[in-house]
Amino acid sequence: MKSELEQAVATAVKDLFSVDLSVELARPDEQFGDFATNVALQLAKQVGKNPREIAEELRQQLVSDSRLVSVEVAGPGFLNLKLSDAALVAGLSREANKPLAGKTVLVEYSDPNPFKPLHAGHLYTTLVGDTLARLVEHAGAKVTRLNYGGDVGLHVAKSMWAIVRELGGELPEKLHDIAESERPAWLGARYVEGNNAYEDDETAKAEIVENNKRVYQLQADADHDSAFAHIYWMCRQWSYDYFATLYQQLQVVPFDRYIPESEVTQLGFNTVKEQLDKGVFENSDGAVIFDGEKLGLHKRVFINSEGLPTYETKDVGLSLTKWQDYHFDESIIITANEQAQYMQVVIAAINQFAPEPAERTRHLTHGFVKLQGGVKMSSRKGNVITALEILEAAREAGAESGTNPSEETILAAVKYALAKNRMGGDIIYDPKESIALEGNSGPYLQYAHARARSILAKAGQFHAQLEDLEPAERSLLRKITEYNEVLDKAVAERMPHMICTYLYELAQVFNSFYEHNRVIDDSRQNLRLKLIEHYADTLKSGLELLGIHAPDRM
RNA sequence: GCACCCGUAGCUCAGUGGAUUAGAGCACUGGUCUUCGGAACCAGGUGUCGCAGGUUCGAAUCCUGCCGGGUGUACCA
Repeated sequence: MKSELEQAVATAVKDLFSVDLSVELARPDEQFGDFATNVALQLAKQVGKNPREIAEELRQQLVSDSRLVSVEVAGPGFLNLKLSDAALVAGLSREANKPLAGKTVLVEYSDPNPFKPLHAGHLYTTLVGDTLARLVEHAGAKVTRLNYGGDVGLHVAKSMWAIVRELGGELPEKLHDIAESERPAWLGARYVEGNNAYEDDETAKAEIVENNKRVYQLQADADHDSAFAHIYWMCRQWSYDYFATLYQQLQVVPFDRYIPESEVTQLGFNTVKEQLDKGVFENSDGAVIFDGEKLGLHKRVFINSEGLPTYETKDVGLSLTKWQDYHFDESIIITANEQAQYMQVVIAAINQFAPEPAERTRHLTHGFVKLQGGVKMSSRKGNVITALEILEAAREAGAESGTNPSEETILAAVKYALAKNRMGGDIIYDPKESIALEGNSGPYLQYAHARARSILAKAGQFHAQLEDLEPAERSLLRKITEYNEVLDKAVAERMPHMICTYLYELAQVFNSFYEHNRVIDDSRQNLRLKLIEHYADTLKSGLELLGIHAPDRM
């Protein structure tokens, strides 16, 4: 309905003033109407008339539109449009818009590294990525969910160093002594040790640098026989198992593909070598670099002076692999914002020799996830908050609240609390608030949905036409019809949090309606039940985009 | 130093060119109804929209400078 009306206003502008204008209707406060436009103000200078006069001319033309019951000029020259009930109802029955129909979109998120714990930031990208992928899919795109992680590189070398030390030598059989449930924590502790040793101990540092080469070598040789390789592959598998368990627990849509760094390293390495000859990269102090400073960015090392590829080069390989395998229209990558400027350099470098994938790549970043009242995270000290600790905090808050929330409600609490923030800044996660049954929380919305379903179940079968609406009924319907507009905007801006803001407002409008209007055993029962059904369906649809189950009973 | 992100109510956040009162939640105060699931509803805000300029008919929103916080700034990811 919105786009049709925008078209109608644009046509009126064209007819009256011979100006082509792309009209954007806004949602004003309900008392002013259903839609509003400021075109008269925009046109004033160009047309050379007072904006109120322009608005008045437009009003006279638009008022004959059968979809509108009133058109008013307000303030300095705004036009407020009010829809007829029939037009409002028509907006309801429409299919979801498919702005991305026919597009192939890759979404890369989560990106945990084997040998390291999955921390709160990974939890956030995992969940927000899951939501974004669902949203883009809902908008009609063919979506491929990708997960990428560093199974080679210095961090692995650090872990391997500490693992071997802990085992008392390259003794893979000793790994069997570690209970399955303890493996993630055990590996996490080794990473911290390796990292500290690298910073504090010169001998250890030299050994770690050597380990780094050995890990690349065992990948290149497909070595599955040496003791060192046995340890490597087994611990890598432990990490993968642990990630898989966690994803299952989070009930996210399974990834279509997991790409280990080792899989794209060679392509990246060869490409950088090739482009070095063509002058895209240059030699500097024994390393191969891209001089981003010429573009106002940073210089970054792609192949280090040991002759090993860095993360940059692997990202080149990843980008080209994605392009070769999917020929995407858009490739979305979600990472922490500490990688924002890094990624600009990598994309700028790729743009020199493969402009298509570079231009179609969109990097979205997010801040840290912190616990309310918690200490600042530091990976060096090993006191990062892990994904499991966030879930555990929610569980504890649930237990303390005395409401005995189900595992599904705990998930809803965490997912909603993270999703409701605009992506970009740091997030303060408050477990108590997230699990609370009142306020802007996941459990509140789950309850709102269950309550509506319960009313419908109690009423049984009914048939109704939505017509001759009372003001309160109309307000609820108006809010429900905003849903598709919200989704369009959330997709266009790749901002899933808009769904949360809307769903909460929707629930508030409903609760207010329900408080003041009898439904069952009222003369308007069936019509109101119909509205409630639309409301519940909308709520459920929105929650599902957020990966939150909307049970009929709680 | 330079670059990027952020700064909105006591706290956590929406709002990122529009208007008649800058909005929610939490917390706090009072009230409603002999509950259609009260996990509700209604009422209660003197907020320097970090500060100062500028652009605009119109700025929390855009531009410039400054202040404060975070992140990055060549061989980590």
